[in-house]
Amino acid sequence: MNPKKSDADVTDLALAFKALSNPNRLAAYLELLRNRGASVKTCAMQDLMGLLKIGAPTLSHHIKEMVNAGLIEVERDGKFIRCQVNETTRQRLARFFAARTGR
Amino acid sequence: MNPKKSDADVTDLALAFKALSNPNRLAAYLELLRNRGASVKTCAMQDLMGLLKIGAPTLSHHIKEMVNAGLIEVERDGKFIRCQVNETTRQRLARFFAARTGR
DNA sequence: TCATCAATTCGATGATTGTCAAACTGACGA
DNA sequence: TCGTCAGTTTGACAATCATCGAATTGATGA
Repeated sequence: MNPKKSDADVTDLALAFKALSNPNRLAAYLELLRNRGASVKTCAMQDLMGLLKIGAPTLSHHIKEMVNAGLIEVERDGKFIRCQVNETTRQRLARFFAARTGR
Repeated sequence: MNPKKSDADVTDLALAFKALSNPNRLAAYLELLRNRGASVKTCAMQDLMGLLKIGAPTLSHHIKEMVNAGLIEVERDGKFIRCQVNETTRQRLARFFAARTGR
């Protein structure tokens, strides 16, 4: 009955790292990182399926997990989906590994 | 038979993230991050066992996995071990999440 | 309306993981 | 030398995971 306030943070971070621990998910996330800021940030499932030699059901599952971990955001566009990196989480992760000078 | 040069990187990163995906390992790593640069960077297994409600065999296993993932380094000191963050990997992970401005 | 296409859901399966208790190793101090 | 203490190894087991094929949903265009 005594969850320190940092426990939630650790749990969240662990979830994000778990999502990145699978090579296929990591490759997908990396692709989205690369597309970040590009004008054409279209990443439908099919784009990612080109990279990863896995079936659609599996990729769909992976995407859901990355959304759930707060790593990416998904937008519907008719038949398609559009994925992009969640900037808030990205920055949080960057801060986690940053040198703790001062703080 | 065509592993692109970036494949090894992705595999390595995935290994590091997998190591951080377990809440207990993540908490241990976080503790080592905090101790980074402190003059007394002593982190023996017992120090970590105070934080994590797990047994010695489990922690030993986790430490081995973090070493294997390149996240930390372990030094022997008689009966004790001394753990610390692997700076090279830490920086690599920081760069991974850094905004890709220019590069 | 109907066939097609992108994506999702479901159910199953083999593989990996986290944890423990018990036994072991090696260093230390009495 | 012997008991103790820090950490490791081993073997086991339940839980979680990655992936697949099959069936489903919902949008699109003919």
